[in-house]
Amino acid sequence: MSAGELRGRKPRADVQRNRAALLETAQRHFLQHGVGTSLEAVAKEAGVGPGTLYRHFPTREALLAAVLQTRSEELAARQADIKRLDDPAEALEQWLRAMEDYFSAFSGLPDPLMAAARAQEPDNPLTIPCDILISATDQYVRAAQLAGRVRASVRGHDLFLAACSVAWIKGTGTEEEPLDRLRTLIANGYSQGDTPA
Amino acid sequence: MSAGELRGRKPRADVQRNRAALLETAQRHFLQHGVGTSLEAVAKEAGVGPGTLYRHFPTREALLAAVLQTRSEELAARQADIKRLDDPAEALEQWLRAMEDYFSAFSGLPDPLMAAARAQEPDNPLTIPCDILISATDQYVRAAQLAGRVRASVRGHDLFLAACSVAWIKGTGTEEEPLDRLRTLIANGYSQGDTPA
DNA sequence: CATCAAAGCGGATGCTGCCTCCGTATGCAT
DNA sequence: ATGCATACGGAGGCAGCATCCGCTTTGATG
Repeated sequence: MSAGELRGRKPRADVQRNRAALLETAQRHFLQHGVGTSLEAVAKEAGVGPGTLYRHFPTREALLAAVLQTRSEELAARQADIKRLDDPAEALEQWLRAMEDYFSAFSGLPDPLMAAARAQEPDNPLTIPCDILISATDQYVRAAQLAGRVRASVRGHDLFLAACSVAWIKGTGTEEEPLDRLRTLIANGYSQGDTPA
Repeated sequence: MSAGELRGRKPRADVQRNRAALLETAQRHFLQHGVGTSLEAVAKEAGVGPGTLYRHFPTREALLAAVLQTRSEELAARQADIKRLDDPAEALEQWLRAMEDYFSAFSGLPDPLMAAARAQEPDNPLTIPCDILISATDQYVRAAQLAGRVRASVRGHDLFLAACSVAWIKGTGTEEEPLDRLRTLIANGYSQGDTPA
């Protein structure tokens, strides 16, 4: 009568069920097998045909972006915590770590992410999230620069790239220890006014 | 009689011709389409069947390693130049750049390279080159540390990872300018005693 | 030069995954 | 209950990987 007609005409029932099942299954497969996982397998396990999967998500990137939406909310939550910090340098560091975790949610994720960050094709559904993240990073960088904790030459985009790199290396299966050494190297690279040795 | 029996028994003629043709064609395809290029296409263009390709190079990595051999010689040549430098910090910087160029010879190369560097399966033909490069980097690092130009906490392996990262980003099609900013960031990260701002 | 066995060749083959198209089933409104 | 728009899903065409095996080529031998 009235409530259902919010927009256009009719949101069908099975559509939403299928979409939800696909997202749930896709997330599991991305987690277990990386972003290159077989979409056919995802469809089959979700109990739908390949056609249905491709109608809902025309490209692998579209599916990836939709699954990543969930993770984005986690990231937003973390950002809320970070914003409460007094120390802008500490905030920046934690933000970088949060981005890195986000980027390494699935093995192989950094590649399509970088592709989206570079190309200004607005049809790539991963482009928007990337732009947002770069802007956010820039905020943190500027705040830390005002406090004299970060070199003036550094930009948000630089640290976005750095976080992406670390996430990529993480995804190749490198141990945690060398990874931490690399993080330190990067932190030394952008910091100013402390960490003498 | 005697000359042909250098080792074992007989180096056949077509074997060498095919091998050479495969390497030449593979290099072109790797350059143009990245390391993920179709091996079938390589075989066809080299004028051999798929079977022949796989007999010569059982895996993609094997072919890659063989093609990379050529590049390794270029790298060695560059290393000779670098060793003549007086300034160890300058030497380190140039060496990192040389490695980076080596890593980004073909798009997508850093991935199998990292896989080889991590896994201690000696059957992966890319493992040995990686180990050599890490050791070499360590040499340059130590020399620069003795001169007080590089932080004591830095290791060769860290900068190997860093160079690999930059090469990876380069391979994703990023512009040269942000790339250079990242290099600067890394240089600031390992340097000591200069680059104040 | 003719012969022979070993060594190498290459294409046919089976498999997996991608993506599309369209006849059919399904859910919603009347 | 009926009609119709909407969505389903599987068959099918395509590309690439990797293997196997009957046949050719090659170099050695007399």
